[in-house]
Amino acid sequence: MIFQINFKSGLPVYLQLVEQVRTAVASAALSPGDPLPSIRPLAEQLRVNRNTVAKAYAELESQGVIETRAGRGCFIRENQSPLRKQVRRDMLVAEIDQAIVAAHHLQLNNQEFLKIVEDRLTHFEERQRTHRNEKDPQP
Amino acid sequence: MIFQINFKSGLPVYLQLVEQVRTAVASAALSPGDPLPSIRPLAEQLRVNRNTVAKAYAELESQGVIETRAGRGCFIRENQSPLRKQVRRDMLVAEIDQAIVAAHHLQLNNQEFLKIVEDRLTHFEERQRTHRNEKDPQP
Amino acid sequence: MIFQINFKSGLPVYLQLVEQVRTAVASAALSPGDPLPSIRPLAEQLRVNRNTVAKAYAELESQGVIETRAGRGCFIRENQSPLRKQVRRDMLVAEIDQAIVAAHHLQLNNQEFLKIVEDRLTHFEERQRTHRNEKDPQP
Amino acid sequence: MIFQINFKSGLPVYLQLVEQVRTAVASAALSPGDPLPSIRPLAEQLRVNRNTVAKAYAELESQGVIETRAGRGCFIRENQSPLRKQVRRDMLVAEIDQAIVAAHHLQLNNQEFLKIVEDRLTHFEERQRTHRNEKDPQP
DNA sequence: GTGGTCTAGACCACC
DNA sequence: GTGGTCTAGACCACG
Repeated sequence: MIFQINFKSGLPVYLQLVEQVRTAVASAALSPGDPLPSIRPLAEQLRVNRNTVAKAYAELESQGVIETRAGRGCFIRENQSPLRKQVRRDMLVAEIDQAIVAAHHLQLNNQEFLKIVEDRLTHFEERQRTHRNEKDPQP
Repeated sequence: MIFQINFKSGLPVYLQLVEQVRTAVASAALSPGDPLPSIRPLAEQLRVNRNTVAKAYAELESQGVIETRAGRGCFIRENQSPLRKQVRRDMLVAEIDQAIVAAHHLQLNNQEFLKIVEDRLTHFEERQRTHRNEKDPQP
Repeated sequence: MIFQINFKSGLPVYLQLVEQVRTAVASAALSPGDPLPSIRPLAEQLRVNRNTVAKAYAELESQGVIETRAGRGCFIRENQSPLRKQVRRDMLVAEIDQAIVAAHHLQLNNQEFLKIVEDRLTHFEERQRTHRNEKDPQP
Repeated sequence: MIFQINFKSGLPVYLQLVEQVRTAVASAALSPGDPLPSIRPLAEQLRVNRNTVAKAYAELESQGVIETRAGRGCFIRENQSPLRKQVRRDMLVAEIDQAIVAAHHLQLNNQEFLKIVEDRLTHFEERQRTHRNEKDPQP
């Protein structure tokens, strides 16, 4: 697992880490049960403080993405959102609205927007297939 | 001009505003000479402090994107070249990917995702029609 | 609002704070919209580090108990758990089981246990009434 | 002897064990001379490391609550006076209050709360009957 | 070795 | 003034 921090983006380092782990899970690069890198070595590698990585992991735990067992490490959890469906739907609407507004600012019309959405969904499906094959190769 | 603030993104509100104006200019959604919304109403609409909007506009002015004419408002400056379509498309991909990742963690499948995207596109179209009619009513 | 930290209990200071705010909300000593003490003065008063109080407030925010608005302060939120009912029920079962096991260790039988539960429910109802009357006195 | 570990309470596992044994002794649920469960099976049952259970027992021995006889196991020591009923009742109140506070935040009302309490009491009764029958089967 | 807590102090963003 | 982020370093708990 490779992480990449952009110190100039203005986005807090720990949130960049959170986002990258979430993306890795969504694209099956990390699957339930997989261990995350230990806090100390990762902090050294990224040249950030140990606490910054710990904060990212704590945030991921509170989001239910990972599970940490003291003295053993952090692991990807089964994806089982405990939220009510309507709440989950509302959260997704917020994300989608943001993308739609960006599309308007970028002068891309609905048809072009939908095309890109479909492309990206296909792209993620492809990545999921690839990662799953890597882990569980069919001879 | 539609603005959308994400209070939980970790990115400062004023930078989100700056980013959105720059994006709109970069894609010719806003053209040289176009006025920006005045500070007070925009601040009210976005539920942020007036100083925050003022700070965004000051930043945009220092970046040479807009110019403020005392007592008259803020306007897009000349010499802002719009980006090529491919570049704009790439900027949108980041936003869309974020929504797709969120959908995965919220356990909403591709079909549900596309359904919500279509719903929201329709919703925004409706909203735009309403706004246009308010400004330019058809008797 | 008065907080009391027990430095010898072994329970982390920040969790003691979290628990006390949660209890204050449950007994209506703090109601939706009420502000929490600011981080710095509270930290001084409790003789703990600013970050420790901040961590407690961050935990409360992630639990949905409070809402923090940068530059303005932290406020009690409307109680609207976004969790599915079954999940909420399961979480309560865990708490209740712990109390039942404690009762067994203390050699108190089911009848005595139920009696205490009813007493405490009445006690909380009474406290809620008292706090609500203090805030919204009926002449 | 029933033990219950709460992995999210913030309190170290071994101290939770110590507390539960002390409580059981204090209320005469365990009497002088009674054996404690052996370390290995208990560790397996609670899903914790053997060292953790061993540490709890070592702590209990240093507190004079139990004594370990090499090769034979751990036993409750003499001179452990059980607490008065009122004292035991007060100890339970803290646990119950915590469950009541949780119920409030989980938006489960008093009626639902009592229903779950009764369900769980029945559940534990059933479990105890089963355990007794396993040890002392009625032909 | 692992993660968790706490302190102390610096700097930033927002109102 | 408010809260948020990050660093640096100490100590503890757990396996």
